Amino acid sequence: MSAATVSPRLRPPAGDRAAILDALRTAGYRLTAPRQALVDLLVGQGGQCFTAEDIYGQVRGVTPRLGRATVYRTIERLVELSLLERIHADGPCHSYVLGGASHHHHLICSVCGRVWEFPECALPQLLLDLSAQVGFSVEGHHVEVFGRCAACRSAA
Amino acid sequence: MSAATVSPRLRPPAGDRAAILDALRTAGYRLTAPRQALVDLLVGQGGQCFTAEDIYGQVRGVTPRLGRATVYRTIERLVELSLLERIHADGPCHSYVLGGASHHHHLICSVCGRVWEFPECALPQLLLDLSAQVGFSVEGHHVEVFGRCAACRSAA
DNA sequence: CTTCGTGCAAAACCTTTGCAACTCG
DNA sequence: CGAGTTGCAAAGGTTTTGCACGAAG
Repeated sequence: MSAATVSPRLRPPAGDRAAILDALRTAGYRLTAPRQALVDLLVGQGGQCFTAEDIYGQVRGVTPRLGRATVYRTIERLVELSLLERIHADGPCHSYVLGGASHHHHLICSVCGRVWEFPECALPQLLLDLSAQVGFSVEGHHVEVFGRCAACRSAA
Repeated sequence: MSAATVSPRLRPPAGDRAAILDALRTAGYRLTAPRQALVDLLVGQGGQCFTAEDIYGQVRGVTPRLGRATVYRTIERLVELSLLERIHADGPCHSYVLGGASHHHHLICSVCGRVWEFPECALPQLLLDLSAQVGFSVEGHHVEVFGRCAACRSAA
C-alpha cells in the first residue's frame, strides 16, 4: 500500500486502552476487572470488526467466569460513549469496531473483515443539497465501502 | 417540499405490484396466493422500511394461515431478485425497503421511518480515490443519511 | 456503607430448518 | 402428475432481563 502521498489519508482504527478506560471513568462508570478485561480484548481485535458473540467466545478462554450479559452490557455502554461504533454489516446482527469517537466512514474488506476508517467526513455536498430540497434536516449519515484489501487480493 | 427544480431529484421508492409479480414469474418462481398477499402488503408499506416481523404481524390480520416461514422465505427471494433492498438501519435486526433494482442510496427519516431514495449514485470520487490508495478494490458501497423529513419537522 | 456492576439462568426474540401436505403450471 | 411451496412446529442463535451476591468508591 502506498497511501502516504495523498491527503486526506487513511489511518488505522484507534484502539487506546488507557483512553477508553479514562473515558469510562470520566463518564462515571466504575473501572471493574471485567470491564478492563473486555477493553483489553476489544483493543486486541486490531481494528477488525466483531460481534458481541465473537467477544464472548474469546473472553471465555481468558476470563471464563465473565458472563455473556456483561459482554453485551459493556458493549452497549461503549457504544453510548462513542468509544465503539456499531457498523451495519450484513450477517448475524450487529458488528462493532473500536474508535467511534471521531466522525468518519468505513472501508470494509469483504474477505478478511478488516476495517479502515476515513478520518475525514467525505459526504458529498450533493447529498446534503438533495436532503435540503425535500425539507430534510440531516442529523447524521453513514457511509460504508465494501471491497477487497490489498492483502486479500494478493493472497487470491 | 420543493424538490422539483434541481437535478438529480429525489423520487419516491418504487412499489409496483405487477412488476414485482412479473419479475418473480420471469425468474421461474410460482405465483402462489401467499406470495401475492405478501407483495400486496409490501407495496402497501408506502415506501417505509419494515422488518420481516412487521410484515408477519400485519399479514396475520389479512391471511391468518400464512406462516412466518413463508414471510421470511419470500422476503429472501425478493432480496435475491433486487426487488427488495436490505437496509442497515439500527433496531431489531434487518429492515427492508421496496425497490432495490437500481443503484441508489437512502435518506431515512428518524421519526416516521419513511425512506427516500437517491436515484443516482452520489458516492464521491474522493472515496474511490482513497480506496485505491490503500490497494482496495471497491466492490460496493452503501450510503445512508439520517434526519427528519419535512412532515415530521412541522409536526413537532 | 451504598450504589453500581456481575454472574447465572431463564426468558424473549428473531430467523432458519425439517417434513408431510398441498398446489401451481 | 411432479417439482416447487406452504404451514406448522421445533430447533438454533442472539440479545435482554431478573435477581441475589459481590465489589468499587
